Amino acid sequence: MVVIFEYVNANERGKREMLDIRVIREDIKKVKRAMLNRNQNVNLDRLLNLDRERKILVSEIEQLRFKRNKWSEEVCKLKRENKSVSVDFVADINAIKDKIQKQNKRLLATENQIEYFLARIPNIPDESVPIGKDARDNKVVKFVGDLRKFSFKPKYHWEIGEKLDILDFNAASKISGSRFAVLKNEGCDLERAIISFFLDTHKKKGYKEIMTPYLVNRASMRGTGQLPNLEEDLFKCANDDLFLIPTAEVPVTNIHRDCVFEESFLPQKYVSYSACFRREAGSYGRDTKGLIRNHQFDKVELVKFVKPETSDEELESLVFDAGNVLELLKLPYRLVLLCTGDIGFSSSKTYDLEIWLAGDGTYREISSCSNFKDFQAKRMNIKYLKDKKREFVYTLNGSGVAVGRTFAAILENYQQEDGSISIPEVLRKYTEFDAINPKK
RNA sequence: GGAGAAGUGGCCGAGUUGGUUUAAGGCGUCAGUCUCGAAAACUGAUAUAUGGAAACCCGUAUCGAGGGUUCAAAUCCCUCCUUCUCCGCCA
Repeated sequence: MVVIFEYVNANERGKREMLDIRVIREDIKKVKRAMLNRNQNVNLDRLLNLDRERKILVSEIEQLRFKRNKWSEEVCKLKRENKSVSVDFVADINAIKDKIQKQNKRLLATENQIEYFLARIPNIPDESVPIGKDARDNKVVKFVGDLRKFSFKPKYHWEIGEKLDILDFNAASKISGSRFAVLKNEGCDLERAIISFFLDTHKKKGYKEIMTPYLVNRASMRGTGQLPNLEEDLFKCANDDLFLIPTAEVPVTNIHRDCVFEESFLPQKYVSYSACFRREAGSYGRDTKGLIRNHQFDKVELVKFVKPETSDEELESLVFDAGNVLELLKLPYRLVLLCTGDIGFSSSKTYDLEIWLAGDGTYREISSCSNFKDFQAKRMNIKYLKDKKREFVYTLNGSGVAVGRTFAAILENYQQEDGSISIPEVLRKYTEFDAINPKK
């Protein structure tokens, strides 16, 4: 690894700024427009006032400290020359000390408020992102693959899975609750086959496989932008201030938190399989059946660290790599460019890949590929050396792709009239069977 | 879980009776001299962030993190984090 060193600078760590406040200072109109397009209500004028207040306080405190340091040197000299220090002199220094302390308290309060604001300001959408209110304003870019014509009425994947005895939702709800799945028999083989197929395919394209913990600390969640806004959607450990990861994006991207790379290290591409955990708060009653919106699901994630000037192409190739596995599986999908009102908090531009579910008759998100630009890098303090200067890297990630939903799509798109499932060609070397047949 | 040790610049490593240390020294890196070129040798430079300044430069902060004591903290006190060693438990 060409990481040249890790930061140990307390100052930077403490004053890490989210969306760089300079952007807001210098181009307030742009930021205001961006927030409007995102339907976000942030009081940016208040933030700017706080920023001005902070600047004044800092310079005041620095001047006071300068004075104190000088006087302190005086004391040192006098002592060395064995001269006594006058009581008045000490009193004067103490007065300065009090002043510093007082202003410091004000500064701390101001900085806390600024940090509170900044941590909650989402990324600025890219120019190419369509302006829109919600998912209905997303743009379908293209359809890939042909929808199969059925000679019978296709079933839902949970019906097929339970009948084949490869899915068991009753067992899952008994041991854990709703929104969980138990895989059985060939279902387990299929799940592992999908995972292996995804990993192998992406590794051939230069992604490095990495396996990371499923529990991460608060700093990691802040780094990729899950915190502070999305805490409600995370599973949290009661005694340890640790969170279950909602995606491998979190641990994988945070691997390089507080790092500076040589330029030659970029682009750096990772592929990681992990289980993912989401509370799905606020989605009660939606997609309660099957594998679509579970609290725990498997996913293969792609993460990239790149130079800023290449990030547009890197997003396109990320989308291509994600779509590629679906095409190899011969699963039809459509590519959607999310509008300003629908992109995630940290993202600047996002494409969703939506898989066709024949039984359900709908397209469902199976991958979300985003360019975060320097938004996450600023939160995580990830830089690279460009002409000996430190610049923030750009980060991107996307599912490559969600395993559970792929499982569901295979069941619904590859189902046969007799209730069996034919296994997609590319998976057969992993499953070592061609079909899953009903038990007798 | 119990007991102990440690955390200093890109790396190694001094400094812990508080104040000429603006963090010694070495390695590495960069530039120069030398050379056809390189190595070696020699000379010099070499942390980060931030504020002011066109620039020279000046200020502030940072020795794992956060507090405290003091005129003054790498150094003393408290809390936390991480790593290592031993014991216990455990797949």
